[in-house]
Amino acid sequence: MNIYDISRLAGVSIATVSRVLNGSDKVSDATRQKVLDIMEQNGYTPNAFARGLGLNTMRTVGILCADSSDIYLAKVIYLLERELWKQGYASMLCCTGYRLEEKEKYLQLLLSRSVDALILAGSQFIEEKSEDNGYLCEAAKKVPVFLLNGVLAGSGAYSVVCDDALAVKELADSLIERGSRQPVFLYRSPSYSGKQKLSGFRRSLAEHGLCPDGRSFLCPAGIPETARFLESLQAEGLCFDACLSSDDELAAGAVKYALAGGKRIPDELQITGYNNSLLSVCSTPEITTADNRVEFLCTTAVSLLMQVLGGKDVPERTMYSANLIHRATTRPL
Amino acid sequence: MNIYDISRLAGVSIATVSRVLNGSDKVSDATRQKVLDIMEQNGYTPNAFARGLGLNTMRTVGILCADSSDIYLAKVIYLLERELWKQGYASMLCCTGYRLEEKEKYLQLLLSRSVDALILAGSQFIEEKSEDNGYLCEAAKKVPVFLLNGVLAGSGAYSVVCDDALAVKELADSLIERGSRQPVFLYRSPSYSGKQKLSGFRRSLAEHGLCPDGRSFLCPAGIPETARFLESLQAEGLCFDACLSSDDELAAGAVKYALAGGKRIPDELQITGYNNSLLSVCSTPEITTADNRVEFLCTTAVSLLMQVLGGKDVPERTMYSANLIHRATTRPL
DNA sequence: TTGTAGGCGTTATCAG
DNA sequence: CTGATAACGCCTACAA
Repeated sequence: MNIYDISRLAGVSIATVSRVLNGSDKVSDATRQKVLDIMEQNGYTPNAFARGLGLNTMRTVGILCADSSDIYLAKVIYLLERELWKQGYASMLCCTGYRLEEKEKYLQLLLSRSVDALILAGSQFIEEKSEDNGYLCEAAKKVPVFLLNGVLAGSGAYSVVCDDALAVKELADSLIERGSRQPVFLYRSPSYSGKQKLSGFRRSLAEHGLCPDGRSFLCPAGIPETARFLESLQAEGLCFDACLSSDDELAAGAVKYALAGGKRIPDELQITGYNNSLLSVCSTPEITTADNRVEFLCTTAVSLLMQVLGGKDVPERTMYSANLIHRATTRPL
Repeated sequence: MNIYDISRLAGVSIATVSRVLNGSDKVSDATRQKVLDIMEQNGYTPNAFARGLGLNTMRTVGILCADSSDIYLAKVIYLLERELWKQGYASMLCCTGYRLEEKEKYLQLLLSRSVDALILAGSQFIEEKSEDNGYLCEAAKKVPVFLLNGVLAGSGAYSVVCDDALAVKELADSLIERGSRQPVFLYRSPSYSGKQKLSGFRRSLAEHGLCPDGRSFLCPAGIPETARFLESLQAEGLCFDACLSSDDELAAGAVKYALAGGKRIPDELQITGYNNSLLSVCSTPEITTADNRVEFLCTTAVSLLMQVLGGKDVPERTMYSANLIHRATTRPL
């Protein structure tokens, strides 16, 4: 069943059918109704490929993320999809993993399918070496590219980021205010946001006259892994009275470590997480964390995206602040 | 840049270019190389819409789920996407929410885009009233439809399900063996899998000579909500020495409830979750749960899907058993 | 091995 | 307001 069939049945030309299909006002009501009826009766659905071919768009945006099962990214993806759907766009999901080669392949696939835009969720997409980011710049020349929680200056891509550096600095500040003198910082990867958080940590320590060197660690993912990692740190003789973490999962691991070792939280060990995810309230005691406003992130990104697609000029960088949430793993003031 | 440009530059016909594109062996090596070079030099990418129009497929499958930020569904979606990608298929993600109307709309969208297949993740897609499932049957006539953790007999859709009823029965059995005489069962929704689990609970109690009536409850989602719900149950005078839950989040709420009320786990209250998600090991004590083998679920579903697309005949129903994982919220035998 | 030509189902531009 | 007709870019018999 195609537009020709409908036109024949309705006794009009395909042009008229197409007009009805696209809500043109240059069709008499009688004709419109007749065509509509025929379509209804025959359960006609326009062919999206043909339409895509003519219009060169299928109203689809590609969402890339390293791992959509990550509790934080999962939320991002959910919110993005819902927001895009509201705007009449479908979402192509791509879980690239962490290897550059795979990321490029996925991006290529999406481009070859003529998606209307690309959203890269999570800071795993910014590589260390700037030449490795070339493919992103190339992509940005073809379609709008949005980086969520990542910045790539001069790439032509738009970024929406939470001020992670500031949030971690404030978290560290507050721990120090609450009596910590030997905080450590655990982070999961040296990604853009990982490095931002690290810099916030170092800045806070420096401002308080504490030496930040040798107090930040790349930590393997996973709750038990994190607990073990802290045990090994302790075994090596490192002293720490607070553990800042780049995400709630690491913080949950720190809680496990304290509970297993009989360390009282928050008296002997203060802990902070990041993201305000389910994990932060699943732990007992509940974890002090930073809410990086994932909902705001997603609605803003999609709103900006729609503006860009509408030909409007929007800022290449948008940054917003997080919201600290004090719970039971930090001392009261 | 299209196939005509390439053909002109290479001094061949578009048919030859197309053959090269599709890896036909009816092209001389010299010609092939020449064409390939031209493509390379010009960064040519075939237009997916045009190809889709001719072939009537874009190698895309639609993944529907109610809420991809759910920790369990997020994993399902991740695994499905990776598996589909391996097979050369892209994934269109749709988060439908829980309203029937929205589910239908999404499914319609996917169908109108001529996806090659549909995967419905989670048992939220089977409605109570069978007439409400009509749209699924209709869809199943057009493309292969896969139900993950849901069964719709006579729909023409394929289902892959974990034997949740059995798993919960075994969980209940083991709690009773471990001394529980007054277990309760908390579940989140009366969906297909919710009802399966409930039946497993009731069967276990009945087999052990315990009356299952008035011991199962629909519980609001969320950790603190669950904790409050159990408090209200207690306040109403209900006695219980074990709490089985239809997912780990509810179980985490039960742990909170016990911890807050000073009830010793597992001596005074045994708890079991479901899904073996991160939440089950984030809690302290760690939660006894059932691993419903999400990885197996997804690889099996995609493997079956590929067979169906390849024209093979596969069983309409596939069921597999879960794996019980005893942790610290249940007593040792 | 290569080329020609028709078809896939729309949209859009002109005439009328 | 309506109708021909030419794109859109690729695939694939069928011919050579």
